[in-house]
Amino acid sequence: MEVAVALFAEKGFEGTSIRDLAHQADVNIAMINYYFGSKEKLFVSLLENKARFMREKIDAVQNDTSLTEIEKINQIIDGYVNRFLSQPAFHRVLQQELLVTNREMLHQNVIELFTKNTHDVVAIIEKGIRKKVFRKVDPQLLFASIIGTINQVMLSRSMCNILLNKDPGSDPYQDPELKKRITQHIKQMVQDHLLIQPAIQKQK
Amino acid sequence: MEVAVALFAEKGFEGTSIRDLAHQADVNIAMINYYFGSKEKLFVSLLENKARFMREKIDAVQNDTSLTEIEKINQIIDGYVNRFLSQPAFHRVLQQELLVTNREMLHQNVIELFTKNTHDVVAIIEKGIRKKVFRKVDPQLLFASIIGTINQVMLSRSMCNILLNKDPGSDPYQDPELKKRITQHIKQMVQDHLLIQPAIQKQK
DNA sequence: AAAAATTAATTAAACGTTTGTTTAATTCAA
DNA sequence: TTGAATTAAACAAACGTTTAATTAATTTTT
Repeated sequence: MEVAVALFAEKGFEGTSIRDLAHQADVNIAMINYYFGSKEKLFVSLLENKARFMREKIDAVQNDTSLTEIEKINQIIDGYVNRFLSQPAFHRVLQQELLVTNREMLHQNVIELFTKNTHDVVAIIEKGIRKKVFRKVDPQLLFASIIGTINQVMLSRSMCNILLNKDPGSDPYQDPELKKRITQHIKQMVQDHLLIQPAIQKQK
Repeated sequence: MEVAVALFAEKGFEGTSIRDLAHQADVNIAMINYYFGSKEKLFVSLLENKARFMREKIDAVQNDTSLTEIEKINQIIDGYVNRFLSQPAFHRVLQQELLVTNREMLHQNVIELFTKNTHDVVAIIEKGIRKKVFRKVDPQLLFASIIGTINQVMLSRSMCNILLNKDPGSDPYQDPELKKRITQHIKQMVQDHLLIQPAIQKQK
């Protein structure tokens, strides 16, 4: 299954052959169908296995009445950046399946992973707006901006290296500084956008 | 070639067969290799054909000294939203090729499309910071946020419908309101983040 | 201007691989 | 002795590509 994530991420679902997968995982070709049933079911297993994902975090944040809305948003940003950057390969698999609408069943499976998260985060933003601690922003698109920023950075190693002026060969996702940097940027941007009295920028 | 964009967008490069493509385009299977040489070269042709893309816009904006930095950024946002949303299928093809690192030649081809744009926009933001009309933001990641927001919305029809609470069956990209909405959100967010004295929000 | 010769466009069929999956035999463990 | 795990081999189907034959268009020669 580790091999599957790596290969699907690199070559896509159609681009990955059972033979290649079996060889790299050092198992017989027939074993994959023996245990998973089919290539497609292997993919679904993979989703189910890794899918707990963001849920717990957001549930916990939502029910914590001691947190202000902006604190909730900040914690959610932390959560997303952590989860996404810790598993770049798996993340890439998900993104691919969102882009390719061909295999409808897999596509829907992945979408369901995100649906509830989306609505919950949007609800938090909307609540902040009603309580007048947030500006009247576009909650849905702000959510898109948060996730979209992370996704953009995670699109591909080489793309990320170009964006950040890193060595073409290096692996930017291994750099622990990147997590901090992304988190900080998104938080700052979201705050500037949301808060009615924008926090005064600290000058170093 | 129209058929190719549509199919690659829907099924991905590996997922699209020459046979399916030829059938839908109502030409003989052999014609594709006769005119393009191979499936891969067809893809490259497709890129070259559609690739002029953002360049002119950004070049023009960059050399226009009558524009303030924030006006430049706003025009660039207009440009991106227009280009991306006008050709959702082609955009999806590009995104896929960024995600899949397997076919290195195609991958590099697509990346080159974006490289110059990236650096130019980042340079504009950096100039604004030096001139102290912008806050000390993270220029690279702010660019990622701009593009990433659009990409996030364009990921898939069903995903977009869920995000925006639209009918599951509808095509959100056909809605002319969406362009305006995205443009407005990104501009506002970027302004709030960039400008030292944030514009006073107009209350309707 | 017509006929012949040459080149280009188009076709159906076949090529050799590779694909995901299955089978039937074998090894291993309980 | 029984059932599960593992294997190599074979399966049909689909893949991208090529071939060789045919039709259409163009150029050259009469």
